[in-house]
Amino acid sequence: MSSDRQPVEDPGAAAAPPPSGGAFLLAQLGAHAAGRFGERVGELGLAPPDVGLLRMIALEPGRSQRSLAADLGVVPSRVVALIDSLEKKGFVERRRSAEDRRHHELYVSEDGRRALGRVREVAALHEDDLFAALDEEDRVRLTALLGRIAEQQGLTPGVHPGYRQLPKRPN
Amino acid sequence: MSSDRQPVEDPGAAAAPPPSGGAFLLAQLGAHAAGRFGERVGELGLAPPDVGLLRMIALEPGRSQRSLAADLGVVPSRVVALIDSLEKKGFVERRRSAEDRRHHELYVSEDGRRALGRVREVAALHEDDLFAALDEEDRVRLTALLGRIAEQQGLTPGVHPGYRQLPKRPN
DNA sequence: TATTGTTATACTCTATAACTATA
DNA sequence: TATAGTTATAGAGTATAACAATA
Repeated sequence: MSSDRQPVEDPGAAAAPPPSGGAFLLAQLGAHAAGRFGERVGELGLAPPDVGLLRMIALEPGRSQRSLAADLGVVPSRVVALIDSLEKKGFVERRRSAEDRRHHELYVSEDGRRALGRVREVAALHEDDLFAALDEEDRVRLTALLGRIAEQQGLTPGVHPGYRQLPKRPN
Repeated sequence: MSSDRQPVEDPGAAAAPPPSGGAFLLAQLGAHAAGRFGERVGELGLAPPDVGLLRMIALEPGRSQRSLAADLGVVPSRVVALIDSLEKKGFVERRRSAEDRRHHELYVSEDGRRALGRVREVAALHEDDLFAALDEEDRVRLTALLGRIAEQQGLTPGVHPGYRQLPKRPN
């Protein structure tokens, strides 16, 4: 470190205290959690968005790409790419609907089901590592507090906001 | 409990329960918080990374791009682009160092300082909205719990992990 | 020769718009 | 004409590598 970095009387400190509020902590920890989870499922050959999609399809087999796009708040062409990747890995199948041949019904394959099983294990490990600082009681308290916020903020359970595009501002 | 359950098929429900753990909630809420904050500061003409940079420079005026890159965990060329944008907006100044003419010393301009003031206001509003579901006591509890996790996880105070690149997995 | 900052380039993510097949 | 999915294309973000100035 440059030992003599101006004997400043720090005019900035007053103007820009480090963000210490709970909102920043929440964003910081959330990004950290998402990043660590991504690394772990990456070792299973899955990207984080893959995991969410896979789960949604497993939960409601046969659903269409359109409905996924709507639930995720994402444009249909994006789902094409996402499903392409999942299909190439052999985790989901597209089947042309018999009733309306415009639709693709989506199904999780046997491999996909196995992958989801491993994801579940990894998620448990992840949570345990992430909350290592807290005992069981505090974990319950924290989850309850977060749950109340999520509900009040109107978040869709199980849907990570990372899918949908942020409104872009001119730079 | 299930006295006479219909022979439901739904093989997926058992295989893929919606993620309900605290880790997912944390990631979900963190992304939500970051997104909302981004919208708000966007109205001030700042992107979220701008805010962090501006704060770091204000806190330690005269620091170099190299040192910022190290603290953020990003490559130096990225800092070039980030500072370019901030300089173009008139929020920071690059000054060629007299002692070592390879360095650019970074300073927050008067406009930048004003912007930081507005950011502080916006951040307070943001936090208040985000935690609307909680009373003051619960907010303190939550922040304490998050702080313990952040410390145990080794997060650098005030540095959002969103700056640094996630290790990419082959897809 | 090593270091700071910069430019050139490429790759990923994600959107918009145009297009095909089906209804 | 309207809808599901796809392809083509563009823009933002971010990295790697080569480079110029300075030490």
